[in-house]
Amino acid sequence: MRIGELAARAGTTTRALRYYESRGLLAARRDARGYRTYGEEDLRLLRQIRTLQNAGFGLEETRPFVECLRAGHPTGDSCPASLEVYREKLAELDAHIARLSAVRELVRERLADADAGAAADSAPAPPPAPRCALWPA
Amino acid sequence: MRIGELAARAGTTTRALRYYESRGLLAARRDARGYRTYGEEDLRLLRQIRTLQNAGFGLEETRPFVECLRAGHPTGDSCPASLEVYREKLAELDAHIARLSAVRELVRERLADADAGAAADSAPAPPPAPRCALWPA
DNA sequence: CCTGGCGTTGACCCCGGCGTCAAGCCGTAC
DNA sequence: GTACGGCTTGACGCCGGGGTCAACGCCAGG
Repeated sequence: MRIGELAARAGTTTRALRYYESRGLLAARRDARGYRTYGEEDLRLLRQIRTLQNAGFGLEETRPFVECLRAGHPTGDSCPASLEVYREKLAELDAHIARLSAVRELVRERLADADAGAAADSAPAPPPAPRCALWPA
Repeated sequence: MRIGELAARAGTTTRALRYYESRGLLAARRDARGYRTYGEEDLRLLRQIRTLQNAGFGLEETRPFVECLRAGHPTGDSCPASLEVYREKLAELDAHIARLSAVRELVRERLADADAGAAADSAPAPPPAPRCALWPA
């Protein structure tokens, strides 16, 4: 299988594959003409990469999963290093979600205040005004 | 007040201020030497920008708030355009949070599966294996 | 023979929000 | 004088994950 076919079967592009190779993920063999050649196993590795990428993992974070598969394990997350990435990602997601949720709540409050102020037109004074650290103005 | 002082008082850098000016936010007057000169009002505008930036708004999204303040309104979000940005941001945050939460749940499941598989060593078969669209592998 | 389709490498472009020089001007303190 | 700190403009770097040329090689079909 050559690069175009692999890319098509994984739903990605040849450019991405060459990029992965340049980063040291997904090495390719070469045929007599210098063309990259891949096997079915490479499709598995590539699918693992794409799956994690779609889930928001960075390329470097997919490396343990790919190496795990190359080591012959049934799934990319059968190895301790992959599970460690999971744990880090989980913490990262929690922090990220918490932060976004806090912002979301603030925006929602500001919107609600504005709507209330527009309704009760004569008393548009901002009632409690609990400007927190994230929202000092 | 010159650029260095304003930057210090707003907790940012001169580089950022020049950048904002190049983007058409926060214009500055010039003194005889060509130095940028700012007033207290500019500090308010700048604080509004920084607050929104800290909350994850893009620079362009802060523009309605800044213009609202410059128009003499008591707060940056006293104008319809600002409220519209709030609404868009709210939807954006909801979508973003939902996506992150879905990923978080998947990662958590995979971790739990791995831990369970490590505990019950003789039966490490992935029980239900509900590989969803986001997580095909 | 020529065209078309695949492959190759190398190099620059994109996005946002600045950081980090470089070279030069201005005023002040020593 | 000269050294220093603050200001000016301009230009390039960075981060990730590739997109999009350019210029070329290789092979098959009509």
